[in-house]
Amino acid sequence: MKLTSWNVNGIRASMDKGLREYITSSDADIICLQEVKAEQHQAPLDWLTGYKVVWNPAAKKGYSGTAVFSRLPFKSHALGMNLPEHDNEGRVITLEFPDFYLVNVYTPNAQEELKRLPYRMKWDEEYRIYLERLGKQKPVLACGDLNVAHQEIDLARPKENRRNPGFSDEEREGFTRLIDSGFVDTFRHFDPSSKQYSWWSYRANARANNVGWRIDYWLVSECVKSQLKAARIRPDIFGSDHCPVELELK
DNA sequence: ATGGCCTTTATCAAAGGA
Repeated sequence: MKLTSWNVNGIRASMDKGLREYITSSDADIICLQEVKAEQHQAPLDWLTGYKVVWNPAAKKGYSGTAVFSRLPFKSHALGMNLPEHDNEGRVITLEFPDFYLVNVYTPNAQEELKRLPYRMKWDEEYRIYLERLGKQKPVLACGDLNVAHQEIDLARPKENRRNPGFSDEEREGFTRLIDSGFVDTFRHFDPSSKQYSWWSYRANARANNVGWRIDYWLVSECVKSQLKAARIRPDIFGSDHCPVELELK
């Protein structure tokens, strides 16, 4: 089984910059997108054949939003976490399959001056509890833009970004608590030491210089570890300021 | 502290991103 996750930074813009080509050639069974910045009817998907589409738009037009495409049949889906405070921005999609849950998330950014960090920390805790609950019922495969680089190895300039959104101590600790709740950072499982990034600023030629951050992840329940086949980051794929991250299971 | 760049909205400037 092949799965992929990509923050597309506006699906309408990414469509002709590499998204369509990547999806049609990826042979992925499940495709999870974040920051689609559109409602489903605004995104022409006639080229996408064989996949069921689940869409969770934000209430605010052109902002945030997630989507999942699956060619594997699933039993049901849910939008959000069933928490009114956290469900206005189209950030979570859950699909229930016979043998596992799939969760796609776009974690809120802490914003300049960390002005949204208090909200972000509430979100992190609710999301952790949400995954933990699902994990008690079935194995969980959880992907998305978690908007945090976990360790110093996960970004090119750790010292300079110490108090910046995405690398504050609080956000990093939030990620650690999520992992400690019984999840595996699959990329690090296979590759404990390499520096690979999934996001680069559009500014200052950051991508060409590989000055990036690893903020997009596939996390899986501990019990899935033995079924992991590969976890890849695809910096060779363009179309967004993020690149896709892939997971392959036996 | 600021700017660097890109997508989107409702413009022809501002917000948001991380």
